[in-house]
Amino acid sequence: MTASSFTSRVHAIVASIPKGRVATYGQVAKAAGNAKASRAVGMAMSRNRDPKAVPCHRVVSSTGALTGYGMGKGIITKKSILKKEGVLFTGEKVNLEASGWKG
DNA sequence: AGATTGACCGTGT
DNA sequence: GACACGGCCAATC
Repeated sequence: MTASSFTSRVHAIVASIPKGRVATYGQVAKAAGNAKASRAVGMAMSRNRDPKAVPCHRVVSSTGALTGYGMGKGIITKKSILKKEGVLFTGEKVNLEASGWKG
């Protein structure tokens, strides 16, 4: 772990997201200690070097829209993974009401 | 050390 | 419901 305290915390939180559920950047940011650091959370994912330790694909925007993900086909792959995890989708967005972190 | 970026969020129109 | 603006944070160049 060569990351700062904040990033380290974010990694742990994202890694603790149950399978079949998704957390919003704001939720993770708040859990990390700064509810307004949602942007920093996104960067922690972007520069994340441990995709297997940090399932960044389980993190979506507050509206449930999939954002980022620079692997495979990007959003397409991300959506595919979440769907396989059992996350419910509403069109192209995640159903936070059903598959939200604390649903 | 300074300025810019980035996978955001909330509010207003 | 969709588009535009400002604000906050941390990491990167």
